[in-house]
Amino acid sequence: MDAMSGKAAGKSGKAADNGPSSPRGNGRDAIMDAARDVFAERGYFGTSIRDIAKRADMSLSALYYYYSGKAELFHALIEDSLDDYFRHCEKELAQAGDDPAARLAALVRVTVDYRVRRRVESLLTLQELRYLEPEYRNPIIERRHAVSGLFQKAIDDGIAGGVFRTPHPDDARRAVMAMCNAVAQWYDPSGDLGTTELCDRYVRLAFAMLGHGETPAR
Amino acid sequence: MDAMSGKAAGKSGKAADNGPSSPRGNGRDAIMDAARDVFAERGYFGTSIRDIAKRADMSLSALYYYYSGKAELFHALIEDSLDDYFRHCEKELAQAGDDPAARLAALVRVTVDYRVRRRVESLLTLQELRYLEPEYRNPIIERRHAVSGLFQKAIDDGIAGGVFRTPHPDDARRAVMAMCNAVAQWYDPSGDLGTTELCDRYVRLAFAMLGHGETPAR
DNA sequence: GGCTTTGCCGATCGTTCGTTCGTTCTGGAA
DNA sequence: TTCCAGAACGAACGAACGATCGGCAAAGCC
Repeated sequence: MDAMSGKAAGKSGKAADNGPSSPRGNGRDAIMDAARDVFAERGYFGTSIRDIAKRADMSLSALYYYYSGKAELFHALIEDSLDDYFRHCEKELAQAGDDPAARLAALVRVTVDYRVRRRVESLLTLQELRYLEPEYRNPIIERRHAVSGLFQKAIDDGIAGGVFRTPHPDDARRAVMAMCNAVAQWYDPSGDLGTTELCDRYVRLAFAMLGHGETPAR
Repeated sequence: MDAMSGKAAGKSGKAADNGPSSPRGNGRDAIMDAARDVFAERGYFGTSIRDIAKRADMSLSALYYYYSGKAELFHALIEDSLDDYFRHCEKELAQAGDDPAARLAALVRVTVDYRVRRRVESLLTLQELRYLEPEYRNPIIERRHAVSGLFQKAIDDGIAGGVFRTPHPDDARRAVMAMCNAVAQWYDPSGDLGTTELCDRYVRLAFAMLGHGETPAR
């Protein structure tokens, strides 16, 4: 629960007064949306804050009014999305109860669903986070490490309880997480494959790797 | 031949005291080695060719003597490594013969082994290739696509032959490849886990996902 | 000894980068 | 009406960027 805690704040302060589609007042969101697109296209170093400002139809200085710089803007983007992930994790894990298999299934489902719902931020976190300045990066890495711990515990508990059967729980965990994370790289939102079906398939693949339901005989 | 080649002995600072023997002639390799390191650390856009030249103990212009620019240098780096991968693929597939399971196992083994042997270039190809200019990038993407085809064919043939048993061969292929590729992200060359053992484990995981050896009964 | 090629250097070009600064506009509060 | 904080602007900063150029010492060939 340590690194799991985020800043569930969301929209803070700044009253909800905004008039009808006024050019003023929605600057923060406009910048964030533009940043998401441009960072996703060109990566952290490949993106100039001028590109972001241009995409948001604002001046370069407006960006500095809301964010202290490029790094903080990028950090805010992925932290927002990570908060979302952890919220869903906690909710689904609570519903799953104590059964290790149910918990592992919930983790797979939440992760795959998140990689689809927040595809762009997922790719940024998975591929560009390492270029962020350490003071921004390290706390995020810690939070991600907590997720590994959740997967690992579900697997280890499942093995202890006899419901999973694999000689190398660490490798299994890495394989399961890798396959879930990779969804962000190929999933096509305009395709036929729905999220629910996709999650079902990945739970089945994960269970297969973990030897779930195998006969203990040998 | 491989990563052993490098910046030899010449620790000479500036051009003045150049010893008679070594510093000449190994420029190309020195630049390539430096490029590998710096690109791996900072990514494509995050790396300046000045950094590379500095790391190689050469001038900026020397880099342009051997390569036409940043893009070509990066391209040469990953194409070199990709050639290596394909060579190993062809060799092991030839040894595997026609059996789909043997072919799939060979592909998993070759891929995992490659991700370990050429860890740095693997990460560059997997994460930074997309930032390379299209005229350099597209041919490489095509070659990588061919690998997907090899995995897919082995899986499909295995299903047709009754040796594999999965309702979603595409998802299985993506999962298998994702888990193999991810090895480059966590493998620690200084750790205890040897490559052979690692490959064995991943073949077993892949077979588990593909339902290899399951009883058809239900 | 002359001539050409190879391997590399320092200086510099024009551009773009992240960031800062001073200024202006607007909508309410006093 | 005055005042002010919030929101946004254009111009400019020094540094770093990728790329180009002319030059030059050593080595190889005749």
